[in-house]
Amino acid sequence: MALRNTANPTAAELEILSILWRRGPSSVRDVHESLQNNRDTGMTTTLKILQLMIEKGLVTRNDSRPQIYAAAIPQATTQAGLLKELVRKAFDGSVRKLMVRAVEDGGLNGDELKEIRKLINAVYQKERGDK
Amino acid sequence: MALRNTANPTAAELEILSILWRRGPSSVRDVHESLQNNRDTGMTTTLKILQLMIEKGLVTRNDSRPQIYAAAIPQATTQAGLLKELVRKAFDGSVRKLMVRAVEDGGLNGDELKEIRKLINAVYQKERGDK
DNA sequence: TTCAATCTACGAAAAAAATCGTAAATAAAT
DNA sequence: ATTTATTTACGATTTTTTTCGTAGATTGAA
Repeated sequence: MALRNTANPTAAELEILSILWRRGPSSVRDVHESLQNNRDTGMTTTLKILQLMIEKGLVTRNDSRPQIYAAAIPQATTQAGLLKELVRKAFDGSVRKLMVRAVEDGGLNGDELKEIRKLINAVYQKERGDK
Repeated sequence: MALRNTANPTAAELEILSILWRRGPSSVRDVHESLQNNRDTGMTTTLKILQLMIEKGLVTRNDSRPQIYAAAIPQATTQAGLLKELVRKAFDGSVRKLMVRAVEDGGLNGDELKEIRKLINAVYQKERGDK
């Protein structure tokens, strides 16, 4: 059985996961072709990484369709893990500091700022309610 | 002369930069001792990474005090670069998506939420003014 | 069924990053 | 000035990640 994996995916693994999240379950060929937008590697490279990802429990293969690979971990979970790692390593463990940097340097437009403000208000209300 | 460096620092380099940002200019010994809170490596390892960082232009040595190393790039710049990379690789290039995840999973308390909302309002006003 | 095309397994090489050991250079102490 | 301790240079090794080549398996067409 695959080990539980607490470590975040590597760069190449993340790139493949992103494709699987966007496309849904896909063949090696499809994943590989999407990858070629960014890089220029052989098909066996893509396959090899997928095989390693199976061992790590990052992707699965359906027994009835063995040539189709699917992401085994949710995008939101992975995003949260990567975010947490970045906060720890580059923002002194403070999500607040990261948010400040993102707001100041992120180039968000007015609508986006309003959307986030709305979300903050919602979380804030929930926070007050829980207390 | 050191090449301009567009790539983000590696994990070990970032850890050393964080120490230098926090402590200010420091000796190898000091950096190394701070590092031992997290890892258990030899002193020459720390030195070697610092030497590589000099070549990359990430740290500098003062000629009059050659044994003192200082960060050569600002923390804010590095944070912005790492944030941008994460957004590109894990959030479909959308800062907004990253912010949403951070607000929802970040475990921010009420005061922090208020602070960020305030910051958003300020940026929003500025945005409207510039338009 | 047979042959051609495609897909898969897997060892190994290449590349990137981190670690260390030894010896030379420098600084400090006596 | 000599000796001792500390710092530095740097090649080499180890570890992690990425890449590839080849051979075997599977699928699909004729």
